[in-house]
Amino acid sequence: MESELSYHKTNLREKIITEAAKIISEKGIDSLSMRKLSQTLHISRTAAYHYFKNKDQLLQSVAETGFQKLRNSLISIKEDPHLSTIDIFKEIGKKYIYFALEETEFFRLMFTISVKRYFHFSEDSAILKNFEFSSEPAFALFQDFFTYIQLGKDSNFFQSTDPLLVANTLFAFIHGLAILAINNQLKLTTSLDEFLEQSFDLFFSGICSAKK
Amino acid sequence: MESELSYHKTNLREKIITEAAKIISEKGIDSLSMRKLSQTLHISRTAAYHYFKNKDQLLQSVAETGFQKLRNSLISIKEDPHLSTIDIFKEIGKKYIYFALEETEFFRLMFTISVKRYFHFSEDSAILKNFEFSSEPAFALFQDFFTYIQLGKDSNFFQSTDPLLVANTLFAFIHGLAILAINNQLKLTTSLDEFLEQSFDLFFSGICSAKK
DNA sequence: CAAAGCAACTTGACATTGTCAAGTTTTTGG
DNA sequence: CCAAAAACTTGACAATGTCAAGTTGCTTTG
Repeated sequence: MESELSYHKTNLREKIITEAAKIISEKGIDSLSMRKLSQTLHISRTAAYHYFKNKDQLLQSVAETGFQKLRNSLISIKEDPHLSTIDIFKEIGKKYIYFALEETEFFRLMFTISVKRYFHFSEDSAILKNFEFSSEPAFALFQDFFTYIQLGKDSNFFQSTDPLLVANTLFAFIHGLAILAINNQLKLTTSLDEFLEQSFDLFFSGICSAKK
Repeated sequence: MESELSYHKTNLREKIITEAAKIISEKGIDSLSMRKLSQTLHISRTAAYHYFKNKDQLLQSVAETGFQKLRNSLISIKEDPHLSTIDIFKEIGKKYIYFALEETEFFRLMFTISVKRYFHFSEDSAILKNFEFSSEPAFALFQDFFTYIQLGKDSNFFQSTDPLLVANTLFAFIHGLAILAINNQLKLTTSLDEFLEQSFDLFFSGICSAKK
């Protein structure tokens, strides 16, 4: 029988991740400590260490659920049949940015902790070791972008012949907007939605009137 | 007389900021503690608290020096007379991104701590209070972008009639590239420099062949 | 020129935190 | 049923941020 007093809990690993995610989302990442987390779960201070090597590894796992959530919300878009190619990309961008705004703490975590693991500071310099984007959940997200773009590519929607170039460029733009939006570092004169619409149009149609 | 043993130091505030910046830059933000910082400066643990309310406020000040450094490196570009408008923007973008790559820890700090101050977590929700971008050193950076763009605008370089829209869009793109670059989340098949060249071209000329 | 007051620091103290090592309890496979 | 492994707990420790209460040195005023 499972109860708050029982010794063994079922699915404790998942419960830890879920509760950590809840705390981060509600009170911010700085409010998450291993000890307080254990208290709300009615387990001992170090119980989580049976499932995660350390706090960073837990955060890593929490971040992964974030990527899944984000991907799920993006995947739903392509289901909609009466959207033009350009509208699809606009929708993707907006969903991405609104996710960042609604799950700000989560979003920040996703793009810091998922990177940390791969960097190691030696005595006096930062060393990049064995970085493999493709093993990352973030890469699945990138893959989604890439797939969408290949669809657009098939219908001759994109200028460039290189879908990878387009994917990187588009991803950078959307991610940049998201970051600036959550930092409140966009200088807006209209509503965010209106701005995004205009900014996307500018992005897709080309910002510059001079030709090479 | 100033010495390591003297009670009163001259310019201690600046020395604290400089040393903190050095530690962050060399060993990463996680390695910076108020106590170790004091040790290397040969002051007591809490001496810094005379100049900074808390650690965050110190980091805030450190971040500001980062923005100044970045701005200085960007400002040097417009001096160069034989650069076309498009080349100027490419150079700005590259300098921005290479700054992020060279001063990664610093760059991350700049775009997290400068924001933190304005957010406050109440019991169950995040509240944005009195956010005023214009008082931020980050805004000076944005102003630089804006000024450059107005120059381009005067020479009919940009499509849009709204320079603010262009500034936000361009800023987002460049910042997004910088973040993905330092996160190693760009999927590159060429050198970074080559990729950036292509990505900028794509960005300026327009990513999409369909017209509205 | 002494006293007073303020600025610039130090020392002591405390709560919080991450995490290791060593134990205890429960489950499970033979 | 029993041993071994899995799932947890307790105790302990060092590191950290930071407050409160001192101490030291400089400066200004009576």
